[in-house]
Amino acid sequence: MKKITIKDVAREAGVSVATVSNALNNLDVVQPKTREHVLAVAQRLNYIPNAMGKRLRGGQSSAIGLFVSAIAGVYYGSLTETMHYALQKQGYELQVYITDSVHTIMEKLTGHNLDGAIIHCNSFNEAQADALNRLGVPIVFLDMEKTGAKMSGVLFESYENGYMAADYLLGLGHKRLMHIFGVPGNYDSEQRFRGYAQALKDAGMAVEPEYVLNGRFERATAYREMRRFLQEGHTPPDAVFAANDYSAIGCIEALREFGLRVPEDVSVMGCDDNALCDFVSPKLTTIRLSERDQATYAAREVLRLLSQSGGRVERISGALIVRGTCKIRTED
Amino acid sequence: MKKITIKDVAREAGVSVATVSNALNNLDVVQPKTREHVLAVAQRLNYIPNAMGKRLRGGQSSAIGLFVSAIAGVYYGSLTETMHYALQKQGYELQVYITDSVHTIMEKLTGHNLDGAIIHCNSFNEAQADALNRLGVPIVFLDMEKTGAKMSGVLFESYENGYMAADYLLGLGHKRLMHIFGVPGNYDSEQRFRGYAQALKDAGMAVEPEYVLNGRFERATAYREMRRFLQEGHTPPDAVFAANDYSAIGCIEALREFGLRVPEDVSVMGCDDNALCDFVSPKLTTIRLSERDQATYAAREVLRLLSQSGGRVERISGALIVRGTCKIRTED
DNA sequence: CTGAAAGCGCTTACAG
DNA sequence: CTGAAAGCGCTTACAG
Repeated sequence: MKKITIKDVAREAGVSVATVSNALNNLDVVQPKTREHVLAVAQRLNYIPNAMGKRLRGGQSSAIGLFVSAIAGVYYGSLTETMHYALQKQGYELQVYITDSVHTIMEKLTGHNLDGAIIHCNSFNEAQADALNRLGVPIVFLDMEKTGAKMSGVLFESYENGYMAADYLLGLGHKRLMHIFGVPGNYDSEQRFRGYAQALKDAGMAVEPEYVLNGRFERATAYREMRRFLQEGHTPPDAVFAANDYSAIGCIEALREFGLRVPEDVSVMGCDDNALCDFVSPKLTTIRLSERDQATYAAREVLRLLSQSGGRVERISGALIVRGTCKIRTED
Repeated sequence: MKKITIKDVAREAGVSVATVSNALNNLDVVQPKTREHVLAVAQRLNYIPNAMGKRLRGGQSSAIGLFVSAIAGVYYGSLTETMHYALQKQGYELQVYITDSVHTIMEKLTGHNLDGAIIHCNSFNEAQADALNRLGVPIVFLDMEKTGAKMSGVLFESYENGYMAADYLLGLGHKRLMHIFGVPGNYDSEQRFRGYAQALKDAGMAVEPEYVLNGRFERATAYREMRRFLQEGHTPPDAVFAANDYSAIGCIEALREFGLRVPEDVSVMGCDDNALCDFVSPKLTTIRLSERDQATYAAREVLRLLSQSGGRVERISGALIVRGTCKIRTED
C-alpha cells in the first residue's frame, strides 16, 4: 500500500498541489467548486496529510509536548489524559515525553517542532528555565513559580492546604499534631509544611522537631519512620497530617501495629485524594487536589501563550474531604 | 535564540552539510579528523538535530507509537512507562497517542512516519487489522490474537488464569463458585470465563447461570450486581472469582453489607494484582498479570518485526498471589 | 574521503 | 482564483 501524498491528490484532481493544500486547509481563496472536488478526490484516495511535512515547513505544528518524569501512578495518568482531551478539543495533539533530563527536554522541544510545552520536572534551576524562556516557545510549568514572556506556572495552593489541614485537626480538639513531611526541596512539600507550621503558630503552638517525620511521599518510608518513632518510646500524636495519601496510609499501618486505632486513638489525614483513599478502611480523610483542574488550566494556559505574551502563575485550591480517619478529640 | 541547523554547523566547520550529516551519524566514510572537528563545532553551537527533517527524509524515524484507549489507571501508566524505557534503551522514542478510533490510529500511523506501533484498542475488527497489515509497518496488538507478516500479538494466558483461579478455589474445598464476569466481547473476559468453566467441568460441576454476574471490570457494577443477587434471596456462594481486582473489591463490599465476612464466610479472589490489592483489607488474593512483562515483550517484538518478518503471538502467564481473602472451607 | 544536488511532503509568498 | 517555485532540515545516491 503506497503512501498517498498531496501530489497524488493533485494529479487525480487535475489541479496543482498548492490548490490542494489550500482546499484542504479551508483557505477561502479557493473556489468552492474546486474545493469540493479536491476534497472528494482526497477522500476517495484516502489521503492522510503527513504531519512531518507540515511541521517541517514551519508555522503551526499543532502539537504540544508534555514532559513528565514518570507516567505510572494515578496522578500522572489522570493528568495526561485530561490534558489530552482538553488539547484535542482545541485541535492540538499532545505528545508525551517521559524524561527527567533538562537536556532531553531542550532536545525534544527544539527538535520536534512543538508549539508549546507543559513541564513537570523537579530538576530545573533558574538558569535552565531562562534558557527555555529564550526559546520563545510557550511553556507551562507544573511545579515552578517561574514566569516569563511565554512562561507560566500552574501550582497547587500548598501553603493554604497545609494550613487548612492543621487547622482542621486543631479544630477537632487535637493538641499533639504530627506532620509527615514529603520530599525535601520539593515545592509542595515545603509549602505544605510552612502552612501547617503557621496554623500551629496561630493557635499558639510550636512545631516540635521530633513531631515531623520524613515520609518522602512513600508509604513504606512513612511506615518505617512512624514505626521507629513509636519504638523509640515517644508519646504518640493525637493527630497526624501526612504530606500525601500514600504516606498517610503507611503511617496508619505503623500506628495499628502498635495497637493504636485510627481514628479512635489518633486522627490521620492525607493529601491529594488519590484513588486509594476510597479503598482503604476507614476511608481516608484528605485534601483533594484536582490534577484534572491542573491539567485543564495548564492546557488552556499554554494555548493562551500561543497568541498572547505575559506569563502568570495560576493556583489551584484544595478542598477538605472528610471521610473516616479523623475524629473529634474526646477528653481523657 | 535562532534555531541552529545542520547548515550552520557546516558553515562554521567549513565543510558541506553532507559531511556534517555523515559525521553526526557516525558513518565511517568520514575521516576521523574531520569527524572530530565537526562534532566539536556541533557541540559548541549546541546543535540539536531536527527530528522532523530526519523523519521526513524517510527511512528510520526511531519512533514507535503506542496507541491506547486511555492512560489514566494503574495498568496503562505502568505499561507505558515500562515500554518507554525498554524502547529508549534501544534508541527508540515512544510516542503515546490516546485514542479509541481506528481511523485516528491509521492517521497517526501513516502521517507521523512511525517505525512501528503497539496497539491496545478494543474496537478493531478483522478487516481493519488487515488494512493495518497492508501498511507493512510492524504492529503489535495487546489485545488480539491476529498475526501477519509484520503483525504480532502479546496477550495474557487468560484461559489458563481462569482455570487456575477456579481450580484454586475448588482445591480449598469450595462448592458453590461464582464468577463476576468482565466485559462481554472482551478477549480476556471471555477466556477467563472459559477457563473457569472448564475447571468446574473437570471437577464434575456445572456453571450455574445465575452464579455468573456481570461486573464490567468495575467496582460499582460488581457491587450493584452482587447486591441485587443477595437481595433476590439466592444462596450466597462459598467463593467468588472476579474477572479483575476492582470488581472483586466491589463484590466484597456488597457481601459485607449483607453481613457476610470475607474470607470467613466467602472467599473472594480477583485478577490483575493491581496496586489496590495491597491496600484493601484483608489484602486481596489474586492472579498477577504483569503489565511490565507485557510491555517488555511488546517492545521487543515490535523491534524484532522491524528487521524480521513473521508475526507470532506471545502469551504472558499469570501467577497466583495468595493474600488474605480466600480460606479453606470448613465443613458446616 | 568530500561535496553538490535531489528529494521526503508540505505551505507560502509570488506571479499570472 | 490557480499554479510554479522556493524552502523547512535532513539524508542519500552520485560524482569527483
